[in-house]
Amino acid sequence: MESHSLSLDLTIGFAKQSILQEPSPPPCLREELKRVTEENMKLTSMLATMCESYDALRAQLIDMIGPNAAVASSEGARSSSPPSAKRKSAESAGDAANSVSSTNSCKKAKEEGSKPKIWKLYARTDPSDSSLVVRDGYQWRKYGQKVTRDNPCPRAYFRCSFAPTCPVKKKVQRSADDQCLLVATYEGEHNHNQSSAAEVENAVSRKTAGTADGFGAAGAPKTKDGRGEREEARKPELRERLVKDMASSLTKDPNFTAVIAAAISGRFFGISTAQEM
DNA sequence: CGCTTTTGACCCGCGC
DNA sequence: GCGCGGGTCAAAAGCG
Repeated sequence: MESHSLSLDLTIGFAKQSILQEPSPPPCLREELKRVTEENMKLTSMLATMCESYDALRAQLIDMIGPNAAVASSEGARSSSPPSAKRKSAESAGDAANSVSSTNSCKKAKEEGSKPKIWKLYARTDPSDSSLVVRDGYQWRKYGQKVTRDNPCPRAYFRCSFAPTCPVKKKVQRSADDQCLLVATYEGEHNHNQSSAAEVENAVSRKTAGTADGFGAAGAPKTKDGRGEREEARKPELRERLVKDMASSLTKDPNFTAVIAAAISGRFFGISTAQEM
């Protein structure tokens, strides 16, 4: 959401810029230009309002569920909560869309403190895309796949391959209810820095090129100890370029623009939509 | 050649 | 104790 708003904002900015750079448009276009500019201004302020609301809601959510819960993913993250319920029923990906479920057993929950953090991340994907890949900025190595009883879709098991000693694991499975929804369950904490911005950039460009795994384990450059080669590359210009890349890749996505348009029109113009955000 | 993915086998915990 | 099911291992295959 955050990045969606950001990219749309940027797009509006770029649009403004390109329109304003037109060399003295004919009078008939001036009115339209003025109208479009006003519309852009309006949209920008709407977005600012939406961002504020989002931040407020997010802060509330974090207050409610605690700092352990991760609210991430550019593709529509939801949340997690402290462990509850029995392991096998809680594991059901069927309740994923309703969020707030945990994977750990009661027993394990009691031992919490020494146990690794567990959280879930939900990502929307193209239903035709059969790969169980959730782009999260880390490098993962798949070590198993299993069809579980409560879900016909296979569950994939990944280890963090970014650093050899990293204890983090993740399980990825499609929701039984919504095949478009990937449920990634993370276990543990990374004992290294996240992939560098450069690698994120690689991921973005690879995604644009149509690669299935944006953070494919085979793709990123590595040093002997398995860390990213360009981990230090966090320069402002790189970030700026990264933001531009992300913005362009997002705005090229017709689904994204449709969702944003629906959201804006639904909220600000009273058009009711059944759009899921 | 080295690394990743695939996949069947095995291990282990849990419920009955 | 037994069976079931989830999680992991490891050999083979695939890929760049």
